[in-house]
Amino acid sequence: MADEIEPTQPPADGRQRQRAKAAATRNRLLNAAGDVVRTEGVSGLTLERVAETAGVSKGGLLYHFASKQELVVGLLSRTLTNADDTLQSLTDGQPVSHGAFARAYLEYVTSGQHGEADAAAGIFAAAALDDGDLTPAQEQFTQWQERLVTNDGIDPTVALLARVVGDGLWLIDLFGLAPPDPTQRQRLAELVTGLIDDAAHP
Amino acid sequence: MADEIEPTQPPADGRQRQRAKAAATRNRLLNAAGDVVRTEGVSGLTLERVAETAGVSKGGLLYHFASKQELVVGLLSRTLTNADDTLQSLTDGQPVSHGAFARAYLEYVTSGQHGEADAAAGIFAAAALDDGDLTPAQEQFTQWQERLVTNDGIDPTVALLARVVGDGLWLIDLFGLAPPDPTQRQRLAELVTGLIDDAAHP
DNA sequence: CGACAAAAACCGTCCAGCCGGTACAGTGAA
DNA sequence: TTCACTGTACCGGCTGGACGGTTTTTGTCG
Repeated sequence: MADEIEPTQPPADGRQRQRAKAAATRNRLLNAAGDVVRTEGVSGLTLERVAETAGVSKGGLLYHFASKQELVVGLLSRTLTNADDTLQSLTDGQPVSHGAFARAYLEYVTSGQHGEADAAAGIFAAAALDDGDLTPAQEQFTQWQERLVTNDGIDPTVALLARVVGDGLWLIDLFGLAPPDPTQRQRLAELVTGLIDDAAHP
Repeated sequence: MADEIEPTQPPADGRQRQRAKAAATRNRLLNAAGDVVRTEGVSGLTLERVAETAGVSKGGLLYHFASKQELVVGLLSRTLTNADDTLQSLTDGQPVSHGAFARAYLEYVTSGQHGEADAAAGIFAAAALDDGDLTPAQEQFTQWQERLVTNDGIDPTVALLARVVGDGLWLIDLFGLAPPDPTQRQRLAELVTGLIDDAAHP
């Protein structure tokens, strides 16, 4: 449940109250959709189930998201935005500027519990849906890719390596395909960060 | 269409005829299922569609696969078996024994068109299905993982790196998440194989 | 060789349930 | 009055699976 978002506090002022409450409900619906996918799988994602989980009527859900696809795209977009924010703050926290984004990218995934399950839920649901729309995800990944390869101050191939390793671990966790234990994971991260260091200080 | 399998030639002998023909139909059904997932997505995978594509009636399909899940698990299992075979022959073709499997693993994915789409179809369908059963895939990956880490004659961390890079590229291709161009891909492969070489000749 | 029963392989139809989406009347707060 | 919902009722399409035939193949027996 990494991306459950608290609504921005209602400003106790004017008609903004209403809007804030609406936004809160929207978020509750998105959270509920993510939970349902995680607990019951993509096939369990029905409008009724989501509405029930969010404590909202089905009519209320349809008021915010006119179709199931809108709901799923909303979930996907929010998840990606959160990931991008997290990535940004992780990047800002890096002591060395060269390869900072690559290091952040690795850190994001290898340190575990960083909402991969949420991304899974969004991407997965979107892809499996009748008219799946993955474009938000594709655009986000393209942006990350470009930032890594052309704008991170290190050798592009090493940057790409960091990305692919990150995505690979994410996939492995997602499907439970023999995920490596924390020790192996740690050593792998050290190996790659070592390469980043070499690429940063040639 | 990497895993379309011709049935073993009927031995023109005894009662084997029937069985061979049945096996051929089974394979046609599996091929059809893979095709349908590839062309119409997971949500397009219906029994009727598969039967139609295979040129078999729906009843005939149910004769071979008692449920939709059996069909999907069958597809997944066959795909994994094929991948394992390919991996084995790629391994046998390696000039250096140390790290041979790791190199084969990389080669399998980075050289493109090696049926990743098929694996995608199987795994993806299985995971998205109502009662998805990924255990065949999980077991296969566990086996590969163990072979890489404990039995390939190179540093386990480098072996793991090869695997994660392979799986990562596979994921990226699968969802179309900003796949790197062939040049970048090639350089990445060279980088990793270089590390394998170092790990093999210390 | 030829009939023949039995099994294997396959056909075609029907049905019950589910799910997305619509429609609409109502409610309480601001 | 508008906004943000609630609640219910309903429809139409789709889909998995059951089921009862039908054809094809094979081993067996005379």
